[in-house]
Amino acid sequence: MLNITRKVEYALIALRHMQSKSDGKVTSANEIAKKYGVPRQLLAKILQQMVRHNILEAIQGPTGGYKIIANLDQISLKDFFEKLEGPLGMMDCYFDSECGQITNCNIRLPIQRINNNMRDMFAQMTLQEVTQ
Amino acid sequence: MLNITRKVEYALIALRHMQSKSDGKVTSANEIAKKYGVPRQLLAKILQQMVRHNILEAIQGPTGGYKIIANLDQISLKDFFEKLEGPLGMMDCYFDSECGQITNCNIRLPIQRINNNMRDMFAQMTLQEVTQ
DNA sequence: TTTATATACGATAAAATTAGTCCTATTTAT
DNA sequence: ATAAATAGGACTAATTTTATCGTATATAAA
Repeated sequence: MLNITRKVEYALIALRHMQSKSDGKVTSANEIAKKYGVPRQLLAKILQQMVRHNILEAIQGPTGGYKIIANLDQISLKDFFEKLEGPLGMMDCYFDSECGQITNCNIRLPIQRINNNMRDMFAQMTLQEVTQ
Repeated sequence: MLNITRKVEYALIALRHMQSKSDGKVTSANEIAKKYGVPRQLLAKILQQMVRHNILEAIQGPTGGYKIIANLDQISLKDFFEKLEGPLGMMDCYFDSECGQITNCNIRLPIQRINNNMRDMFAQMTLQEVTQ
């Protein structure tokens, strides 16, 4: 319960690896996959997702790869998680109108409190401070 | 990602329901299951789990049921979650010695930072303040 | 201009976790 | 005795997470 997913793990591994390189240099999915023993295709998709969210830039062709273009200081962990995994701690009952018990439900507020605290906490941590 | 489980939800529903009763009175699993549309057998197991952890007391036989015996002020959300679901945000790599990449791993610290913050936060919230 | 090595991404499969059910035993008030 | 409750092991179903497959496209370099 409340575990970081592999997706996030692989994304962090990739970011840290890229951070350790000099500025212009790119890193291929293969390079990371090999070095850290991570599934290549899966990793590639995660990197592509980060490209779509303007965290990375991709250079195609052989000698291509990825590099960090975002300022990691300005990305909260909350945003990062949500870019990769969608809304944090979102309650099903907001969408799922099948919950016929909604009039009886006595825990919407409690769960909201828990989730709000969690979101606030991750909103205050930056990607930079975590990966540095 | 980072969602509260049904188990925890059902436990919170039960606690809130019991809190709204006068002190001596017990509540059966059935009563809660019906009122909130929750699976009875599953709920019963969760209640039994809370009995084992001295949060509830069980009274057997017909007219039996459960009541709160713990001081919810003194139970942190961290403890509560861990009683129900086991250790929070524990990294597999601590146990799973199959991770041959451990010498290369560059995210143990980052993940530890994230998990420590999360655990600290839940350690500071009490069951009482969430369910009140 | 061919080849090799990248990214891009939809579709699907496999694995793991979470959620729920079934069944039987035991307790106890009526 | 009976009925209504807790107790709990074994199992099944559903969902989510993780990983793979297959194909298209880009491009540097021989």
